[in-house]
Amino acid sequence: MSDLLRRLRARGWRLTAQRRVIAEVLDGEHVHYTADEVHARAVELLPEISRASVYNTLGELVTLGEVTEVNTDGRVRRYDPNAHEAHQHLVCSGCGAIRDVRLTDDPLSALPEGERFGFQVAQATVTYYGRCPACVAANAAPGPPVG
Amino acid sequence: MSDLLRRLRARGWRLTAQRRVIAEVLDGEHVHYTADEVHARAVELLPEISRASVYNTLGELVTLGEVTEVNTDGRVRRYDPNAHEAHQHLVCSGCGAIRDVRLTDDPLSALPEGERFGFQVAQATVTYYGRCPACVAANAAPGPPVG
DNA sequence: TCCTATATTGGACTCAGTCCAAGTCAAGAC
DNA sequence: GTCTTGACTTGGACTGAGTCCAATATAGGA
Ligand SMILES: [Mn+2]
Ligand SMILES: [Mn+2]
Ligand SMILES: [Zn+2]
Ligand SMILES: [Zn+2]
Repeated sequence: MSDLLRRLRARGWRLTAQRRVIAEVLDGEHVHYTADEVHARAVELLPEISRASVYNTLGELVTLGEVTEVNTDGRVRRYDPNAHEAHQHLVCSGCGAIRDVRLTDDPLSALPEGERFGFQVAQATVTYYGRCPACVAANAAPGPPVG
Repeated sequence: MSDLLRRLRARGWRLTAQRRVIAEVLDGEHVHYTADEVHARAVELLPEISRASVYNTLGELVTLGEVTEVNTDGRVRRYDPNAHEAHQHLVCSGCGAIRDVRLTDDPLSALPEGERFGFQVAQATVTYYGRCPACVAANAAPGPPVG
């Protein structure tokens, strides 16, 4: 059983076939699937699993902090199982490819006190946009940007 | 006539009543409206303006670089007329309030060469999340996060 | 094995955004 | 000022991600 399933059981989750399958789909590293991509892969393992269960489970995993929601294109939400290691994302504006990146400095330290306006600042997300080697080579047309 | 309208005319745009009204709505500083908010405000000035025209015009302004699309909640796109001054955003996770912030260092410099994976990195967006003074005082329930 | 709170399901629904064919009109030509 | 025309606008249909719900199924403790 995966670490994730073990932690969920410790939290009192019922280990249903649907949840096992979703955990298995999310098991890879550096994976950033949309809910429908998770569903498509889950269906291969458990044909009768519903979209609603995928949305339910992903939402619960986000609430528990086991999965992070990321949105790199301003359109679709993606689900990142690499939630226990702080990291940021590098996105290809040609093909949409996403890479995890680690920064040298905590991005919070780049926000001066005078720019905090009394907020209790808790978190920062940084997304880098550029062209991946394949898209630079292919000189592909840029896709929709959106930060 | 606003600077924006002058620039649009120089680019060969027809200055229709709809475009004038949208430019007027976007005229304020530090404004981050959704398309439907722009439409609601535009209707006050020109009751017959359509949603389609608002979407068309906002899309064109984004293409021209006169307006920046931002998405701070993973749901709705917002339109930022402050496109000529590089800045980042500070978002209240309680009430959704958005503030412009300026950083001391270019965020691109925080991404080490070894973390670029051959990408031609062109741009970075940074979003800070926290509680605004009003929400800290009210101890309001946190809204949906999403980076 | 039984019980039931918890989980799953299909389908209806919402809401942001896109698309389109038909009608309108800004602005240059005269 | 009028004409002309291609750019612009419009309502409404459509898409696709995400939410909601009442009916059904089941995990797991008793
Ligand atoms: Mn990631
Ligand atoms: Mn802004
Ligand atoms: Zn690429
Ligand atoms: Zn607030």
